[in-house]
This record gives sequence, structure tokens and C-alpha cells, in this order.
Amino acid sequence: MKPKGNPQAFAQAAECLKILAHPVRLRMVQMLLHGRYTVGELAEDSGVPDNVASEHLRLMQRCGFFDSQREGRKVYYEVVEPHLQKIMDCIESRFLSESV
Amino acid sequence: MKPKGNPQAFAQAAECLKILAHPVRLRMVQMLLHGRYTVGELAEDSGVPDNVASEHLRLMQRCGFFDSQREGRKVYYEVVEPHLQKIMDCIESRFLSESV
DNA sequence: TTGACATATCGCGATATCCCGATACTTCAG
DNA sequence: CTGAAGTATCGGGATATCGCGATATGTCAA
Repeated sequence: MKPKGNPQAFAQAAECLKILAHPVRLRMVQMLLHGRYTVGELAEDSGVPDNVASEHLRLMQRCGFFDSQREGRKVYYEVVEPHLQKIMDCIESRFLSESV
Repeated sequence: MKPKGNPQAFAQAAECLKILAHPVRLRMVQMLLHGRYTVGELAEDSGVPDNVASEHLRLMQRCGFFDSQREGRKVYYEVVEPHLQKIMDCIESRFLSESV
């Protein structure tokens, strides 16, 4: 067979998937797909300390998922990777659809 | 906000994504979405030793991606998780589409 | 039965990830 | 300027992942 993607592309895809593959980070992505939030807001929602949230957010920013703007003392994060919504839809339809 | 998914669901989703987040395993998933292959065939295609391939396949089998049947000395793997195709489509459209 | 093929399992050392406490940085109120 | 809020960074210890060699298992040919 002759499928899509060279080895390097697979490595990059795996890299980004690894970033996504964390419960807190998944939750943050979901939040930010619905709006714009500060580090503190995301930390509280995810149930982790602020510095831990900041680290997760930095990871996802460095691989192109998010961008951030400082407004006063607060920093707002938002989604900039256009494919995140579709990927999250797939994940939700498989794992996160509690139809109760 | 009140998004989909309880904490446990996020943990499970992250667990499965982590399984997927490996270049060799991604490649194997792509192969098996196009057909039925033996451990040896998948190992050669991925460029890893047979025992390493077997370990990757076992991982993915244990989390419900694949099933396997032994035929003689060989063992054939195939996809059984129905959402794998759609998730792989998302990944390919983002990372693996070298339109050259 | 013996030996070879195909796959699976185990133990281990190397590496990476994770979370935490401590600390630094930025901004603003007083 | 001082102190507090909000965020970011750093170092370290616990844990997990990775790929390997060695070995075990199952299957078949002779």
C-alpha cells in the first residue's frame, strides 16, 4: 500500500497528539473552543493549581493550538489552530457523549 | 460553561489518545484502516523489529482498536473500533496531507 | 521429534512526563 | 515605593514510556 504521510509527518502528528492526550489539557481545549478564558479560570475549572495550568497552556501554545493576550494582570488564551474543533468533535463523539 | 464529559471520561479519552500518539502506532492504524495485515508485515512497513511491533499491536488491541486472528503461524490484525477511521481522517487532514 | 518460522512476553536501562514547591516576573492599587 | 494579584519559570523526585535483547509460546514441515 502507499498511504499518506512521510515518516517525519507521522512524528509530528504523534507529537501533537501527545500534547492533546492529557485529561486536563483536553478539558482546556474544550473550554477554549467555547470561548476565551484566563489562566486562573482554566485552572479552577480543571481543578489544578495556577502554575500547573500555566504549564499546560504553554505546551499547547508552543505547538500552535492557542495564542494568548495579556490584559492587565490577566492573560487570556484562545484557540488558533483551525483543526482543533474537528478533532475535538471526533473525540467527543467517541468518549465524551454522555447522553444522560 | 457546562461542557460535555465528566472527569472520568476525559481520563479515558486521554488514555486512548496517548495510545494513538506514537508515530509507529499511527502508521499501523493507517495501514490497518486499509486492510488486514500480519505482525511481520506491519513491522517491516513501520521499520521496527517484530517484537516491538507485537507490543504496539497488543497495546492497541487492549484498548479496543484492533482484533486479531491466528492463521497458521501468522497472526492477522484488523480494525474493530468504528471511530478510528474518522479520527484518523482528522489527523490526516491536519498533518499527513502532502498535496504534492 | 527436531528445527525453523512467526509471534508474544519479560526484565531492564534510558528517557520522558507529570506534578509540586519555590521563586521570579508583570501589572496595578494605594 | 510597597504590597498584592495573576501568571510564568525552574528544579527535583516520582512515575511512565520506550525500545532492546533474551526467552517463551504456538505452528508447521520434514
